[in-house]
Amino acid sequence: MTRENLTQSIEDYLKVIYELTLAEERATTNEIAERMGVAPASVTGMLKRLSANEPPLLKYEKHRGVALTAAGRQVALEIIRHHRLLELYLHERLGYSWDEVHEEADRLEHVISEALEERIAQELGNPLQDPHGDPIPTRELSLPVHHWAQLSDLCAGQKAIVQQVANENPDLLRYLSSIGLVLQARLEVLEVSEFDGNLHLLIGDRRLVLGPAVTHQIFVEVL
Amino acid sequence: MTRENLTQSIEDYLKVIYELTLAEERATTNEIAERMGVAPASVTGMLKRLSANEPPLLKYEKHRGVALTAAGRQVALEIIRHHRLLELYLHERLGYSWDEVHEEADRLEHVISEALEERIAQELGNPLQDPHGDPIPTRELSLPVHHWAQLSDLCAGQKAIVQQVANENPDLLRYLSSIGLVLQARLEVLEVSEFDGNLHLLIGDRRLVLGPAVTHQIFVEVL
DNA sequence: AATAGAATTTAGTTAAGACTAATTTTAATG
DNA sequence: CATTAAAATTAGTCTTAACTAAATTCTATT
Repeated sequence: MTRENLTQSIEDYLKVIYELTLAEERATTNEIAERMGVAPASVTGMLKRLSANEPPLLKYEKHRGVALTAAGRQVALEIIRHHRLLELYLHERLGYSWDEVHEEADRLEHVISEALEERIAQELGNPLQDPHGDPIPTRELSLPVHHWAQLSDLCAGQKAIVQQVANENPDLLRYLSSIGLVLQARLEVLEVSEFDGNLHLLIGDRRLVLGPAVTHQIFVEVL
Repeated sequence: MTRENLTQSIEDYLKVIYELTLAEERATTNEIAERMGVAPASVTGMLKRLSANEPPLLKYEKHRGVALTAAGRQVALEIIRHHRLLELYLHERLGYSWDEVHEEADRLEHVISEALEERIAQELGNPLQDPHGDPIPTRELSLPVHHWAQLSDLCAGQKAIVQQVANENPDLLRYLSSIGLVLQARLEVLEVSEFDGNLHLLIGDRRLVLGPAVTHQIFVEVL
């Protein structure tokens, strides 16, 4: 719809800004630059262009960061829908593991037509989660909201089922698979280390310890 | 392999030049410009760059057109393999008709990894023909050579089976489907018009007439 | 309130890859 | 073999999206 004339680069900026503004109200130039692997000065230039676009895709005020406009959010969600549908398709139909899907989907997301998006969605039965448990925006671009707990918030004795791993790092994902921490895995918190926030977990019959850098990014359904 | 650093645009030039040099020894600037939908001056610039590349992708002499080097042909065949595998995949697994596959594959061909190429090929059983009957280069980039006849060369009374339609025009392809002229269709030449080269054909129980502009691009196995 | 240091923006450059207009080369014809 | 039309090339411009270096603005702290 709103997505003609947009370059891959623009789509990437919007996607990154969308992700950054989930946590904070506005995204800063330096944050964006770091995520995109680009110099801050390049980001400033792009922010100006996108906020001067008709319709504006960003609300930008010098020195105070940016937020998406409705039009910008629309585009970002469209790309995220492409990305997550592709990830799931690669996983379900072409034998990709959850650590391999991200990189491939990152390139494909910009070039598939709406028609292909739709056929993939149909083929997969209009799924709601990608292989990492991330929610897939619907055709109307609404996002199902989950009320899952951060694994890092659990207390000793609680049991839970893994629902989402919000990190695309292939090495981490491979490691998690190797210890049995995959979607729908059942786990129990044995102990919470007071000072470093480490969690001692039982997964299957394996005991292991995970630090907060990791447990912050894992979401679970508490039983 | 040789395909790092190459932009989509470069890949498109090489593909077009490959196709043009199937018919003639060398491709001319204007031919390339027309196929690419680009001004001739733009082509000259690109030809210079690609022939100055290390390794050179083109043999280019001012005013006498270009041919691919071995390296250039390698790249072109790699892209064509992507394109045709994607066309077949879209057709077989995602419900695309033969007139819809080309446009989508034209964008996807530049971004799929070698890993995805390989999985698609495996999933399809290392196929040798795309939905139009065009040969798919093998993993080693060799092309199966067929000894099919041009439909335009047949004489009255001959019977044949359609093997290839070397034209991507969606309107033509839809028309051909509508008259039953699809891959593996059986047909008989009833009559050849002497002056205009029109062919009167029997396909199924339908009689129809096709001009040489079309019958030149259809290849058949004579029975 | 002054100021150091961090964050951001400005200014100016670069490379691709397109364009147009003008020029040059080649090929065909009388 | 001179002329001309077609084909190709050159020259110069534009846009996108990056870069570096320099300048500016903000923020936190004394």
